[in-house]
Amino acid sequence: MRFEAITIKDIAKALGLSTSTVSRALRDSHEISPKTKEIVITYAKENNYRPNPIALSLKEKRSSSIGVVVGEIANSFFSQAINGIESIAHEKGYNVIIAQNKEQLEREESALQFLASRSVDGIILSVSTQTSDFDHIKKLYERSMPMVCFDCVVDFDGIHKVIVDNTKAAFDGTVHLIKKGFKHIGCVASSSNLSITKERVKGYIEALQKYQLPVHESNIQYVDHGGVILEEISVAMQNLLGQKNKPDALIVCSDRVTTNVMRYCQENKIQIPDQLGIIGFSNIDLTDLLTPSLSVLRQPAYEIGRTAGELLIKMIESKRPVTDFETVVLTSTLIERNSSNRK
Amino acid sequence: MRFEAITIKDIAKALGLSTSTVSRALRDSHEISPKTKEIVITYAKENNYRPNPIALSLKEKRSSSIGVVVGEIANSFFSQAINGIESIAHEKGYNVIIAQNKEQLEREESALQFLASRSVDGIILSVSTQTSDFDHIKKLYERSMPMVCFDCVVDFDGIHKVIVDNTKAAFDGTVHLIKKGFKHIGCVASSSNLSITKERVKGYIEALQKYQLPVHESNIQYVDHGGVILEEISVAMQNLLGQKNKPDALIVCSDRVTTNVMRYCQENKIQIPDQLGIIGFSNIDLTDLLTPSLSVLRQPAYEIGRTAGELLIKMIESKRPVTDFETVVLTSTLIERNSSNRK
DNA sequence: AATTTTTACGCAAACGATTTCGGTTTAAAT
DNA sequence: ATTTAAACCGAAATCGTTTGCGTAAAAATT
Repeated sequence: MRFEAITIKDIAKALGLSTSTVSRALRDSHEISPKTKEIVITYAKENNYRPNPIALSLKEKRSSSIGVVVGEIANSFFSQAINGIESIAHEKGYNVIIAQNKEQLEREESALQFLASRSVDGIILSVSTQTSDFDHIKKLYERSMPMVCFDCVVDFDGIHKVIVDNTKAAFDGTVHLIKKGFKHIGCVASSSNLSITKERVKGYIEALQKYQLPVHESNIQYVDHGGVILEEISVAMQNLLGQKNKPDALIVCSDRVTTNVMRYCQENKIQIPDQLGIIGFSNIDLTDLLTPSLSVLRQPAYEIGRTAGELLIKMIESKRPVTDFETVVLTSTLIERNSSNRK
Repeated sequence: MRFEAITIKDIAKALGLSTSTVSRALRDSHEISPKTKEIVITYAKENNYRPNPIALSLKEKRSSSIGVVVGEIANSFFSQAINGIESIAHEKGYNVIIAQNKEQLEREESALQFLASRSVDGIILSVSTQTSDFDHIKKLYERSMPMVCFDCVVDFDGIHKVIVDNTKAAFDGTVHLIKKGFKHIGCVASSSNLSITKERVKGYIEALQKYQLPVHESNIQYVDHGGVILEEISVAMQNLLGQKNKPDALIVCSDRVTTNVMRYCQENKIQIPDQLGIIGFSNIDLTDLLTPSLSVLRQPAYEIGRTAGELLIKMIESKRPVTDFETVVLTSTLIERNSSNRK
C-alpha cells in the first residue's frame, strides 16, 4: 500500500491540457492566459496537488536535504546541535537526515557513504572520537560534496568549521579553579587525537603557566573512548588520585566524561569540592540539580548547529565554488556553581 | 557547486554498450554474458558507481525514507527513541528524516505536511501535548500514508501504536510510595487531553483505591504545557502543597515535569524524601546522581523507537493493505532510589 | 488587405534508472 | 540443411516535472 498523490499529468488529462501548460500555469508563467491559470490553479487546489519532490530532485539534481553525522543522537550536546540544524533547515526548506557514527571510524565511513549515496545536498559532520585518519572525509569532500564540520573537526583546511573557543574555555575554567584557591589542578580529557582535546589541554596548560604553576604530565589523563567505557574513567581517576602529589581539583574536558567523573566521585565517596574541586565541559540540562551543583563550561550547542546549517546551505546554494572557508568560533559560557567553590 | 556522480549512461558510453545492457549487467541478469558482466562490473567499481536513489525513487514510487515527528529532539526520551528508530531504519536501508512539533498543534500540522510533501514512505509520530483534535492526522492517514504512533498516541483505532504500560507503571509507582510509608500521595501530570496522562492518572487512582486511600481531586494537578513553562509547575506545586491536608509524596507523570518538580523543591528548600517523597517518569541519564538520587519510572525509549520502526517498515513493505493494527505495550521499569525512601 | 507581432498553448526532450518487447546472432537439435 | 532455441543486446517506455522550440490563432501594425 502506498500514498498516492495527484500529478500534473492527472490535472492535464482532467482539464484537457498538456502537462507543460499545467506546469507553467502553476508556476505562474506569463505564457499562460489568466483564464487557463485560474482553471488550473483552482483544480490543483481542490485536489490538493503537491509537486513531487523526487521528480523535482531528479530534474534539478538536488534533493533539498542535508545529512548530519554525529556520534550519538542521544547525547545532549548533539541533540541540541541537531535542534539548531533543524531550525535553519526547516526555514530554508531542507530536511535533515540523521546518521550516527557511534564514535567508531567504521560506522562513520558507512554513515557518510550512506548519505552520499542518498544524494544529500551537503553534510554536517562531527567526526568520531576514534577517527584520526581523515582520508574518507577528504575523498568525499574532493568529490565536491559540500561539508561543514563542527565540534570534532578535521585537521585540514579548506573546509568550513564551527567550533567553540576551546582553548580559551579550558583556560578560563582552569583560571577559575586557581582563583578559587585550588593549587594542584589535574585534567581529564577525551581522545588525544581530537582537535578539541588538544585545544582544551592547551588552554589548561597555558593557565597553569600563566599562574606559574608546574605542569605535570601525570596530571593529564586521556580517555580514549570518549567516556563511554566507565572502566576507562576509573583508571584515569586512579592514575590522577593515586599520586603522592595528587590534584585537589580537576577540569574535565569532555561532555560525557564529566558526568562519569561525577559518578566515580560519588561511588568512591570523594567529597566535592572539599576533597576535589571540579569544573567540566557539559551540556546536560540537569547539572544545576546535582549536589553539589556542577560548575560547567557550556557550549552553545544550538547556535553551533544553526551556524553550521547556515554555512552549509549557503555553500549548497552558492553559484560558484566556495574557495573562502570560514572557521566560526563561538564562545562557551562558564557557569560557576558549587563543585568548584571551596569554602 | 554540486556533487557529481557517474551514471549508467556514462558507463554505457564509455564501454560502447546500451544503458539497458549496463543496467542488466549490474543487476546480474541472466541475459548478459559473463564477459560483458565482468567488464561492466569492473568499470562500475573502478569508477565508484552508485545507482541514483532519486531516479530509483521516481521509478519505484518509494523514497526509502521515513519521517519522524517528535516534540523536541533535545529531549532525552525522544532522542533515545530516535536512536532506536535510526538503528532499525539503518538496518533496513531507510533513512530517517526528523521534524519537531515543539509541542504545538500548528507546528505539528506543518511538520506532517512537510514530510508528506517530501514523499516519505511512512511516518512515526508522537503527537504534541497541545493536540486534542486529531483530524489532520486522520486526513493524512486516510490518504493511506503508513503511520505508527508512539508515546503520545491518537485516540482512534486503526493505527499501529507503541506505548508503555502507563497505567501499570503509575500504579506500581504509587504502590511503591505507599509501601514506603507515605500516606497522602499527590500526582502531577501533563496535559489532561493526552492519552498517556489519562492512563497514568488512572493507575495512580487505582493504586490509592486498592489500598483504600482517599482520592482527592485537589491532589491531582495537570500541567498543560508539558512542563516547559516553569511558572506552571510552581502553580501546580503551590496548589498541592498549600492545602491543609497536603501530600507527603508525589508521583510525577511526565518526563520533563519531573525534573522541574525537583528544581522547585530545591529552590523552595523542600526536603526530599523527608518532607516530600518523589517518584517520577524520567528518561534522563543523570537522575542517579541527584541528591537524593531520584526514583524513576523509566520507559524503554530505545526499544519503543525500534519497535515503532519495525512496525512501520513492515507496513511499508507489506504487499496488501494492513488491516490488523497492533498496539504494542512495552513495560517500564521502576528504579528505586532515595527520593522515595524515607528513613 | 497584407504583413508582422503577440498570445497561448502543445510537443518533445531531459533528469537516471529499470524493464518490456523485440531483434540478431550463434549454437544446438532435428 | 533446416528448424528451434538459447544467448545477447538495443530501442523505447516509464516515473513527474520543467523547459526550449514550434505553431496556430488572434491582435496589432503597416
